[in-house]
Amino acid sequence: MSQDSDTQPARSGRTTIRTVAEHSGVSVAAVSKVLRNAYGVSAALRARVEASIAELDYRPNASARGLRGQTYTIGILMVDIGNPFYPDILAGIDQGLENTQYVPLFGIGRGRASLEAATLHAMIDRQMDGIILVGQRLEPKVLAEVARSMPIVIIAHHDPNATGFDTVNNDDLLGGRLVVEHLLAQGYRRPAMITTRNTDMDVADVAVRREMGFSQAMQAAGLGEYIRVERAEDALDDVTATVRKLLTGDDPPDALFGWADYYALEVLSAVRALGYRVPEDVGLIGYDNSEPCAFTQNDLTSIDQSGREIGRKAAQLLLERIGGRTSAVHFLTQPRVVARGTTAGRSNPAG
Amino acid sequence: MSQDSDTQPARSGRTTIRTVAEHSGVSVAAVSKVLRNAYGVSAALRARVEASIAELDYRPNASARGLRGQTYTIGILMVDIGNPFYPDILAGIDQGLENTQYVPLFGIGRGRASLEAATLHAMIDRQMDGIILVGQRLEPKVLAEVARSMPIVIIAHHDPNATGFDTVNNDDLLGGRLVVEHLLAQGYRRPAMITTRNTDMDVADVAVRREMGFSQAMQAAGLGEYIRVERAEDALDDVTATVRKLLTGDDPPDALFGWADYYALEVLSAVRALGYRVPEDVGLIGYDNSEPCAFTQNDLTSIDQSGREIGRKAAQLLLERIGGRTSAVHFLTQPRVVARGTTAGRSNPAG
DNA sequence: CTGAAAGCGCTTACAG
DNA sequence: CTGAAAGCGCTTACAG
Repeated sequence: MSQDSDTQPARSGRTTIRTVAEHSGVSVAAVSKVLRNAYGVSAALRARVEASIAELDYRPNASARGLRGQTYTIGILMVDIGNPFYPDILAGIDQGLENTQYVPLFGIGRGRASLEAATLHAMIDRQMDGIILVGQRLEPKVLAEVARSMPIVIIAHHDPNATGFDTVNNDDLLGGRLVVEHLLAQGYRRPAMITTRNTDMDVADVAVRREMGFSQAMQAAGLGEYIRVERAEDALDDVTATVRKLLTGDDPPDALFGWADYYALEVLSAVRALGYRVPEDVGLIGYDNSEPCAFTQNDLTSIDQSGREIGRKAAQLLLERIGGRTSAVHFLTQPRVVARGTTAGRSNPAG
Repeated sequence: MSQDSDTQPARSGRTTIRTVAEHSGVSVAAVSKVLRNAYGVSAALRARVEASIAELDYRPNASARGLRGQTYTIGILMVDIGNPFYPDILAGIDQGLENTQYVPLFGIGRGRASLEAATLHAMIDRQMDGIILVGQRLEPKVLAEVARSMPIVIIAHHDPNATGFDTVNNDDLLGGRLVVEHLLAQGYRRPAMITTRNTDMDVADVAVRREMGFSQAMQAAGLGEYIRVERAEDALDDVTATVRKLLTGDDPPDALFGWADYYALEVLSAVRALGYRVPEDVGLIGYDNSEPCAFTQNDLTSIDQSGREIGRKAAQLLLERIGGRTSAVHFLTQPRVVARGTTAGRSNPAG
């Protein structure tokens, strides 16, 4: 409100670091230090500059900052959108970035690997300070190369020996085992898994790890001969065809494990469309414990993998890498069963 | 693969516009023109430069470009994530940006207005070339100010008289009317609407428009005295409490309109949790015709609003604004009913 | 059509 | 602790 500024306004109409320097009567370099919270500025100078920044409503140009220093931008590259599990992860990432200058901006691969790679490169071109990949499907070579040049943390990709980047995951192997143990405890005797085709069939893949855990537990329970894992595209029609094949075949399963919630909800749709009752004819369990599981029409048992903690940890690790850490960290959260109606048991357990 | 480059590599290890200029034996300015598809370069020069770019695998630094020209970045600011309607819109935006240099990067407000405003400013600080707002909840003053300084297109916000930005919407007023007409045609006699509290109660709001259409059609059908619109937070527990209040009150509704699919699915959960059958005891209709509507356990009737077309149009309009258009365009898509099981009719229509 | 020079708004050494 | 100068990698006028 005060009118007592007799310094000249900067020539252009825009408020730049120079406007602030002139307004507060210090050098441009001094203002820069205040912006970056760099040491070597007196409290008095800092106070003066901060007052000018507030009065002028100055905001630094991120492009200019990025040309020499950082952009204070974190890229979050998600393979797709619409997976009900993502909101938890994002909430965690936001929490991990709280009280920092870093802003998360998102890229969405929409299920296409080429789009995902293009978006990753766009993030690099934009000088982002670090990138969190959520469920990536990049070529290992591309990934390794990118990780060499910038801080990378990967969620939902197991690579415990990787040295160039950090990973944050749920213990999917254990989660897969918990699925079988829960189903057997509920009286089911013939569990089968139905999983996405959308994987590179590598042990790094979370779906593959869950499958391994599933198979291990089946073996351990003496059901090694019954292990059935069917694959279907993510689309409802293919899931339905695959469920039909399973349930109308010889010695059909009495319980199904959908590899993730979004997928298990399609399985639920398919099972009911085919005229089977859940859980009386067929039990069903998902993975993620995302919000729709709790809806009455779904009432879906699922494995909780602490998405919020995963997101928070990933942000924390990325900030550490940006801060200079070069050794790799690989973090796992513990899965746990959240039992609901879809695994309440068969009508005739002896069947 | 050729080893015949006798030009000096640029001093630093990085490939810059200068490296390309030296490699192809032209000026830096000439390379810049090729990058921007600017006119005034011969085909021969262009070919030479493009060959160098390919050979060197050069990618321009977007921060540096942004300092003088454009960043070729489009910001997409979404109020939240997890709304099943968004994938359609994003697919449309991607389609609209195809074959351009523009890359969409997303900001997510996660339902908090302060986070939304902060992310918007972060996009401006990063010199984005234009911004598409999806379901914004900003203060009109902030919005007008931002629109003055950069190209803005808004999805899901009606402001047909706005001159500073474009809008792309479904005709929500008509959609609200279609809801009532469909319910009455299916034999329901007491429709009520249940809608979010998460609105500023302005006619610009899509939920408010749908409500207006709903009320208008009720009036037109001679049901003006029965118009009931209940409000509940987006959370399942509040929706459930509100549904209970509606269905256990005097002269309870025999059909419910949930303002959007994500919300109608919560209503479905609530209705069934309270022991009512859908559609026999209560009919239910949503809005968006998003993917989960087709799931058997939901089988939710909904209003399709052509999300893909909305996204495509928004991208097209934004590119036009970036290209220089200053007049405002306000585009509407036509809603249509997609009938499913949740409005199949009452068991006792005379009731 | 082509290029040399200035400049965008910051940060980074380097002096003082 | 503070500041003057160089420079990041582009684009933009402006000459030729």
